[in-house]
Amino acid sequence: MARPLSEDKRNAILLAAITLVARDGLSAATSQIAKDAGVPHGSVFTYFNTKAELINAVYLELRTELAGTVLEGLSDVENERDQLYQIWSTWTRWGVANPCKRQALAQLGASSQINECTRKAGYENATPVLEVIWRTCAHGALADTPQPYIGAVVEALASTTMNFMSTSPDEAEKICQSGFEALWRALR
Amino acid sequence: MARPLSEDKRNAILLAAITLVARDGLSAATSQIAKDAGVPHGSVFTYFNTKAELINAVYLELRTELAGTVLEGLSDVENERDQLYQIWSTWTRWGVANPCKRQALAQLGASSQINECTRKAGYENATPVLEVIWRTCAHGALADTPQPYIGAVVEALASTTMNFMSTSPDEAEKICQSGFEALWRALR
Amino acid sequence: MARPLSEDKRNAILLAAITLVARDGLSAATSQIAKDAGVPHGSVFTYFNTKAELINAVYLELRTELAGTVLEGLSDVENERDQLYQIWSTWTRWGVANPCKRQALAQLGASSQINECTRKAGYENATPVLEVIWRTCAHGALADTPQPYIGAVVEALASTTMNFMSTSPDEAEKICQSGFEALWRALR
Amino acid sequence: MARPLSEDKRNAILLAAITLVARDGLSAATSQIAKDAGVPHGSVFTYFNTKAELINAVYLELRTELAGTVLEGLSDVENERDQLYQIWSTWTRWGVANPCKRQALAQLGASSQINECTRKAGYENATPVLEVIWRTCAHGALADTPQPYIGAVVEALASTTMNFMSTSPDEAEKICQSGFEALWRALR
DNA sequence: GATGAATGAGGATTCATTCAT
DNA sequence: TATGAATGAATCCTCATTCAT
Repeated sequence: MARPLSEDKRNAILLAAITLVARDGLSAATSQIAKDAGVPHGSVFTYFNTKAELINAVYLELRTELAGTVLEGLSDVENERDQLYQIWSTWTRWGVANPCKRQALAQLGASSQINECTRKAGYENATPVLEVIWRTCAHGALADTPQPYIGAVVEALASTTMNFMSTSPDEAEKICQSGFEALWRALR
Repeated sequence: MARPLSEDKRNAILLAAITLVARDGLSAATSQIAKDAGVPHGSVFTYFNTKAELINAVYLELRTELAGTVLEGLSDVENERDQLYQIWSTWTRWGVANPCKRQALAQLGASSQINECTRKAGYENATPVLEVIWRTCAHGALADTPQPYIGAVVEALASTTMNFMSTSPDEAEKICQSGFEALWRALR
Repeated sequence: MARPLSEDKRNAILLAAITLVARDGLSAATSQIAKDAGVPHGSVFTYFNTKAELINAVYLELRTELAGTVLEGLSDVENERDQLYQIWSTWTRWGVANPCKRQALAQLGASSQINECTRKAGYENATPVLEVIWRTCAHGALADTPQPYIGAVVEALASTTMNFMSTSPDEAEKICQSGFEALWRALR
Repeated sequence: MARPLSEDKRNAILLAAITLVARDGLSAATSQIAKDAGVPHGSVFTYFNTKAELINAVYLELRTELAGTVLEGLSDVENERDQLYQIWSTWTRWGVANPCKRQALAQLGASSQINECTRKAGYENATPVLEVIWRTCAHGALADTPQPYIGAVVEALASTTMNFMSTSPDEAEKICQSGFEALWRALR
């Protein structure tokens, strides 16, 4: 039968995993995750068959949340630059507001534990965002490069920008603006 | 003065560590590193007090090698754009030619095991390169942002570019060129 | 509630630890303890978080057993000297009958691994015994000294006496008697 | 040829070993001892063939120093009680003044690493002291017990007393006096 | 399904002793 | 003889996963 499993428990595990992965990377222990989540250790493996599966789920969860957040603020703007700016702004503000999630995502993004399938699913969540980006650079310097490369460039820029915004809260706004300006010029 | 520490052994350990960190990240086992280096496990700790120290040494070694490589090709160009291009070109070619080193550097750069001191030492190796970069963007979009942020942006862009160049050897040259164009526009 | 911790396993570990600590002191290896106890190495750490915790448990276990043994034979005597003698006699006979336990206790008593909390708990087990002792010396040479000092003196004397009783079984009874006589005079 | 070895180095090693054994017991590392002594690690094994030999030497050194100290203050008293008191007083004051040495001696005394031969040599150093003790109890409660037992009893009492004197400096003098009174009564 | 004990391979690190220099 | 690097067995402890309850 489908799922008598508790969505709450699953979420608690994911949440605890995010925090611990942010701090400890992949070496975060499943037993610690369970403890922080307030569930028995065994339950981690009831909800996720293996640690790798949990890790992948964390990654996907974070990308989905990020994509959702960015998409939410997306719709009602016409102008292309404004559209991209809105994405950028929502994205980086999310990163500053959710340091654990941002860090966990950074750790996992670099890890070879995340399989291609998960990565792909993660990107697909953000399709509308990517389309804005691709449209933006349709005639720019990166016009003829593979779209995944462009996506990765934007992500790298966003990631770097969020880190520095977090590190220097006083200059966060300025960094965010400059970062966007650089992005715009790079793509356009 | 008894037997002096063997530079060869130290290098063998570093080299093995680079390869394994590229594959396994921080979870690379010291015993495996020792085995691959052809030295007894205990010797790893003769040359590096702790695994963290080894990891930091690997990071510094890689940054030093990269900086050295890039600096070597630097001197004889006048034009600012050409100068930056030379950096970019040498850098990304090094990354493609040394996939393990590039991957290890990427893994370690994201890790909290690398302490501030090591990072600083790593950056200082590349001072002349950074100066070219800063000069380039002195009047650009990033003019008023902290220099470390600019450095990180360039690095993120280079890192992403190298990865895709490696993944798609056929398009490597094109990706390299486009990446540079994006960089130039972003900074300028 | 899953499988409960097995009292049997815990005891097997404690027992093996006692024997090995008697022989090797604190350098008794947890892996050897596990082997002698017939449990996997990892289980030692299921029952005791750290070696130090195991060691403290061993100490407390031994003090508790000793106190229990001595207390058992305590109640029904009136005369103060007889009461003390009964304590002394039971105590030293226990020590001779349980050489490993006696030796383990001696090793651990001298060790700085046993924390104050454990020591205190150990003493509290023996409160009724200590009260007999303190009553005995209420007007003697040690009347005005701290009670813990008096307790330690009696213990030192008992410990020394047990050792020699074990070493010279033929003279054990004589040593026991003389030791008691010395104790009585010292306290009274 | 006898000893081109440096007496200074040997002493430095012994001294460092005393301090470390006081703190860490038998698990004091030879390399740390060497470091604290300011000599190369290898030299430890030039002066002492094995760690066990060093440990035994430390034990003997301490017993010799203690015996020497006590013997020094011994000669010129007539009265038996005064003689014993002088021993007691010098002994316990030495213990309070030299906490490391006292603790090291206590750790080593309980250890099975100290061989019978060393122990015997240690006792022989103190022969005149022991004779005073034996004379004292020639007609007392312990008259018919083995002399080594008597020696051990006195040592146990002294050891306990020193510990408490150190722990409670304010009451040290009182504890010392009471301890002596107890000793005198026990033996006499 | 829920729980948490059981497991044993594998982790980093230490150490006494040896031996090349 | 003096030095300190070399060695690898041994140490404590962790951990993902399984499975009895």
